[in-house]
Amino acid sequence: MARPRGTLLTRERIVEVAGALVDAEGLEAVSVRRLATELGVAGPSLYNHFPTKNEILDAVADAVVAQVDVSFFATHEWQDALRLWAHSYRGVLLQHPNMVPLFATGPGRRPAALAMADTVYGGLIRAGWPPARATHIGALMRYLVTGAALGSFALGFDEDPQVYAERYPHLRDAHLLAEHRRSVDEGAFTLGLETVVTGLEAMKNGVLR
Amino acid sequence: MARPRGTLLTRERIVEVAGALVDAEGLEAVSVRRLATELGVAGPSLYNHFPTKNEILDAVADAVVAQVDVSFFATHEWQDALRLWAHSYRGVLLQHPNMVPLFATGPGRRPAALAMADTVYGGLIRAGWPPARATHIGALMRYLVTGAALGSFALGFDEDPQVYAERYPHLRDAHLLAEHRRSVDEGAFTLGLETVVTGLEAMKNGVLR
DNA sequence: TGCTAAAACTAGCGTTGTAAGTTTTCCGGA
DNA sequence: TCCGGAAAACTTACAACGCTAGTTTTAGCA
Repeated sequence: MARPRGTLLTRERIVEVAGALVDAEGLEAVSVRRLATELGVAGPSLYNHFPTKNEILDAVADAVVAQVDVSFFATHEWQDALRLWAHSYRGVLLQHPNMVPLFATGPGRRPAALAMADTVYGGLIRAGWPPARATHIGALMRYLVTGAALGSFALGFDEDPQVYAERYPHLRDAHLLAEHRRSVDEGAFTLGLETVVTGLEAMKNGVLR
Repeated sequence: MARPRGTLLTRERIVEVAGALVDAEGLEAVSVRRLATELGVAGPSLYNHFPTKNEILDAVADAVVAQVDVSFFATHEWQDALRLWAHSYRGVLLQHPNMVPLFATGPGRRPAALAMADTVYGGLIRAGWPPARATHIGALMRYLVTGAALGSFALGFDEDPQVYAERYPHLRDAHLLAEHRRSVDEGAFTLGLETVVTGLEAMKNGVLR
């Protein structure tokens, strides 16, 4: 085949199929040839649309971040906006556990991540936070959410808790059981979110510092 | 060469050289052959000591985590212990920015990470925290530190801030300048650490919830 | 002293990301 | 309306990758 009648590939379609493949079979299942096959196309054709495989995966990560709901900053007080945004953010990341390593780099080159940061920053400024603090708060929330998603207790454990029980005396309790780990993640995240927002509220009212 | 007189390789030496290579040239510079060359040895010899390349990198990450100082839980009140530990933890991660993606998975299979979690948990229990809460606090601190290291504002940005200034109106301020990004990271992390510890203190004294 | 396991080797397999060059189709301008 | 160049697919191919298999020599233990 030379150039086909209709266009077979678009950046959107590539990103969509790549994302589905990551979700279904994990990051290491995505090779250029495999992805191309999935798209009904020969390997190197993808390079007509993306300069490199990494940029495809960056685009996949960015498309996921784009699903995060930041509308709350237009409709709610900053405290609730932060809470709702953080939960939306975390929820989106949790839906794509296989993509976790893709978020392990700063937001620098991902448009949607930057657009999100921009919106959050704007909302905080409108709420009366000084610019420096607003930046800190935005970054801090990002740390919390991505840290919670990336360092999830629920991921990367051996099946058999017996192994750990013997070696780590204090961890011997029920907290390592698989079904409890999700609730640990949930509890730790909520604990962090609430203490942070409450602390910020106190700070804004001049109670702290 | 068949089996040499003295042992050429040990797990320790492999991990040490691999770590140095990651620090010096980044993760993608580490191939089995390259690492072996660095060790004065032919490629597949490494497989006499590690079953897989990934396990080598896991060991590298674990060796780094092992440098974190958790001694504070034996000598300080839990509040200060948390603070000092968190700063030590973050400091260690910041010394190895190229390893960031290695920490993008849970602590599950890394002995040093689990040992650290165990110590922290034990310290919190001794301080009177209920088991469930102690687990949450330990996980939360880990989120904060790894999130701050992984999602660092200082990493992964284009050199030229001009690019961003045009596209993201609210971010147009000085906060994107390279030299400021480090201080953003620092400020955001400290903000998070202090609000969390303060919030926990209030919670423990029954002021909250 | 002799046997087994360890630790290095060499050779090579299948796959990877990507470069190069080719062919055909589409589209905008003379 | 025709034509030329860009676009989008193709095929071929390369160097490097992780890892396996099988071999050889040494070291340590019975």
